[in-house]
Amino acid sequence: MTKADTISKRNRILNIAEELFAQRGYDGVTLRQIASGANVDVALASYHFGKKLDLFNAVFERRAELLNASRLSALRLAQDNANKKGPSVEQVIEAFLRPLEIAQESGDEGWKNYLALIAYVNNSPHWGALMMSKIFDELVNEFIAALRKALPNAKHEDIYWCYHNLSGALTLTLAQTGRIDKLSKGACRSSDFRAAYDVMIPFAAAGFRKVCKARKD
Amino acid sequence: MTKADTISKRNRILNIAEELFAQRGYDGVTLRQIASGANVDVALASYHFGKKLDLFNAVFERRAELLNASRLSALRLAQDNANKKGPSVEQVIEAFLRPLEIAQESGDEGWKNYLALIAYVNNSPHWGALMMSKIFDELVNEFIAALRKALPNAKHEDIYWCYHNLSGALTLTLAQTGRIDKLSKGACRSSDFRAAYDVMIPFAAAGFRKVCKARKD
DNA sequence: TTAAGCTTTCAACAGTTGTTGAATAATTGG
DNA sequence: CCAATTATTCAACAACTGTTGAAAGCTTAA
Repeated sequence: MTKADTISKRNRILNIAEELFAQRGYDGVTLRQIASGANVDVALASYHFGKKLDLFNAVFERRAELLNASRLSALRLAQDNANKKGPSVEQVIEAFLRPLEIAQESGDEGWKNYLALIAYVNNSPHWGALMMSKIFDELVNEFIAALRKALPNAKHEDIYWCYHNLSGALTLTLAQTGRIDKLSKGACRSSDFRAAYDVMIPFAAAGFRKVCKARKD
Repeated sequence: MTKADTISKRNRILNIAEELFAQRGYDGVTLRQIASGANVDVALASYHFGKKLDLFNAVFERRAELLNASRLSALRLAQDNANKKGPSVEQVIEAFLRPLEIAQESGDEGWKNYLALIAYVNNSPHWGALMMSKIFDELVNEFIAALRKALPNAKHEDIYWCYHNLSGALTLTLAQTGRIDKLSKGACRSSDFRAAYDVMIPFAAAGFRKVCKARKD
C-alpha cells in the first residue's frame, strides 16, 4: 500500500488540483487531468466539489485560514514586543513575509504549490482581485494599519502604493517562475524563499521609509 | 465604413487577441472568440499565423522591438548626460520605467493590453521565463549592468534580488488587476501608471541603496 | 444480516475545441 | 483585359470539454 492510498481520494483531488492550477492556471487544467493525477474517476471531483470553479475555490480556501492565522499571530507578537509606538516598518514587513517561508520549510510540497496559486490569482485581472479581497483583505488591512502607525507622516495613498510594490515583489517570488535563476545564471534561486525575504525585507522597508517620509505635501 | 474596416483583418486579429490573451490568459481564450471579436472567420487566424501558440507569440513579439528600443534609448540618454561614474540608481530605474508610461499615454489602448500581457507572461511558471528571456534578456542585462555600475559595492546576487523586487512591483502594476483600487478605496488607481512610477522609482532606488550598500560580506 | 447512507465508477450527453482542405472572393502584376 | 497570387470563407473532422444519472461498491450501525 503506497502512501497515496492512505490519503482520502477527496484530498488527493485537492492536492493534485492545487499543483496543476498553480502550474497552468484555471483554464489550463481539465478535470480529467486532475482525476488522472489523483487516480480517480472524473465524476468524483464533481461529486465532492460540484462545478469546476467550486473545486478551484475549495483549493484556494483550504489553506487560507491557517496561513492568515500564522501571519496575524506574527504581527501580534511583534506588536506585543514593541513599545507604545508600535513595531518598526522592518518588523511589520518581517511578520508579513516570514510565515510564508516557514510554510515552505515545513517540507510539505503542497504549501509551495498553494503559494504559487496565490501568485496566479493575485496577478489575474478582474476576478483575481475579487478572490484576493475575499480571502486576504481583513489581514492586509491589519498590516496596513500597522505600517501607517510606523510611518505617521505618510500621505494616505503612499502607504497603499508602497504596499502595492511590496505585494508585487512578493507575488513574483511566490510564482517561482525560475526567471531570476536564469537571469543571474544560478546566483539566485527562485525556490529559496529565505534568501528572497532576506533581501526583500530591508529593500521594502527602505522604500517605505523613503517614500513615506520624503513626500509630505 | 467604420474604423475597424480600415484596419486589415490580420491586424484586427492581433489586436483582439492581444486584448483577450491579456485579460484571460492563453488557455482562457478560444480562436473562435478571437475571430468573433475581429469579425472574421475562424480559419483566418490559422491562415495568417498557423497554430494558436504561434498567434500568441506573434502578439507577444509585435510590440517588443519598439518597446525595447524606447527603453534602451532612455538608458542611453541617461548615460550620455551622466559623468564618468554613470547615471544614479534613480536615473537608471527612471529609464527602465518611464517609457512604459509614455506607451500608455499615447492613447493607444493596445499598449495597455500589451503591458498586461507582459505581466501575465512574466508571472507564468516555466514557459513564462523562457518567453521573457527570449524577448527581454538583452535589454534587462543592459540595465543590470548600469545598476551595478551605480552600486559598485553591491554583492553580486543582491543586484539580482533587488532587480527581482523591482520587476515584481512593475509586473503587478502592469497587470492592472484593480486590487489596489479596492484596497485603498479609490485613493490609488491601477490605471494610473504615472502615479505608480512616481512612488516606485524612489521606493526601489532606496531599496537598492539599502541592500547593496549595507551588506558587503 | 440487513438496510441505509455515503463513496466511487461507468457510460453517455451535448457542446466546444484547434485545425485543415477545398471552394470562393479580392487583389495584384503584366 | 487576363492570369496568378493572396486573402477569406465554408464545412467538416476527430478529439476533448464539463456535467450528470444510474449503477455498483463500500461502510456503518442497529
